[in-house]
Parts: sequence; structure tokens; C-alpha cells
Amino acid sequence: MNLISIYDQLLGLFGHRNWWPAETPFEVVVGAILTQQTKWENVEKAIVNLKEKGLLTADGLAEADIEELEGLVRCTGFYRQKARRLKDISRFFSMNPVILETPTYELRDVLLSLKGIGHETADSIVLYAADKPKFVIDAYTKKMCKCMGIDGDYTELQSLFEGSLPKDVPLYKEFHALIVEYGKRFCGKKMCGECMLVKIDY
DNA sequence: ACCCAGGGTCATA
DNA sequence: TATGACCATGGG
Repeated sequence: MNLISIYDQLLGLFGHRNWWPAETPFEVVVGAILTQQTKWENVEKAIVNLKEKGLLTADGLAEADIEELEGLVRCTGFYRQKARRLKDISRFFSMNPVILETPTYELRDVLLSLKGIGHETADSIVLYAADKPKFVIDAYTKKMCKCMGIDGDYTELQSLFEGSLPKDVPLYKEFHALIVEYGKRFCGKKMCGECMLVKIDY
């Protein structure tokens, strides 16, 4: 068993996931912050709220009233943090309009320097907003790997995936989306342990 | 009533 | 490097 065959199995099971739903790269950035530790359905509501107020731009969010912002993103939890961080990060994007064109590793470091953006969020932005090949590792990826006998921290797992897969942006996007779908259905559920992804060579 | 969700930061050892 | 506390709403 290798990662490509895992990918093929998951694609056969779930089909294409159509990630990341967004009209603009900046909407991906906003969604990446808002989706932290919450369900995507809650994020969709907040995105709609922001769009209705015409606030889904870097300039708009950078200048938005913080209390209004808190109300609009309340449904995503941690709403005070997220409102504050969203505003600060938007100000950075507003002052650096072409930041997403920065080469992969430099972009990643820049994003990581912003408060509210950790490894997963940075890589989500690099992959889904900037269309650059960085494999996103999330809690489901770690669980899935652990079930397959692979234990490692974020960087180790990312190196494993990036070293075992062709540097293909659409593949990275689809694979991560499929792993999340897999995790939502199996990891931590009653079916956990009956999953077909038992052993992997790497 | 309890558990967790498409995490991140900060303090502590 | 590695835990633990904290952030907080919403759906099961």
C-alpha cells in the first residue's frame, strides 16, 4: 500500500470534493481563519454575513468596526479572537496586495509570522489561495496516519506526503479534501478500526 | 448533559 | 520538545 493507492481508494469512495469553495483567493484566506476548530457550515454563514455587508475584501475588513465584525463571525466560535485576527491579517493583505504571488516557502514564513495563522492555516492558504504545492496536514490526517501505524509531528507527516507524491497542486488539494471526508466519516466513530486503510509502506 | 468541530497562542517544565 | 489552559458557538 502506498499513498497514491490510498488516494485512489478515497477518490473511488467519495469522488471529487470540490475544495475550496470560494469566489476569490482572499475569501479562502478568510475562510481558513474562520474554519479553525469549527464546522464549515458555520463558516459559510459567516461568509454570507460578511458578503452582505460588503466586507469580504482586505480593505473592507481592515477598516471594519471590531464589534460589528464580532457579531458577523459569532457563529464560528472563538469570535472575539477571530474578529481581531481577521482584521489585523486583512490589514496586512491590504498593505501587501500581491503577497500571494510570493514564492512558496517565503510566503509560508510570512503567513506564519501573522498572529492567528499556524501551520495548517498557513498551508491551507498557500495551497488553496495561492495555488502552490504545500500539503496540508490536519487532525484527521494525523489520526489516519496513526491508524496506519505512522506517528509523527506536523513537519514529519508533511515531509512524508510531499516526498511520496508528485508535486501536483490539484492532487494535493483533492487528497487533503478526501482525507477530511474520510476522517469525518470514520475517525472517532463506531466504524473506526474497521476502516480499509490498515497498513501502509513508506 | 457531554462531546467535538477543516486550530492557534501562551505559559510552564 | 511537550503538555495544559484558554478561546466559544452550534449541532449531535
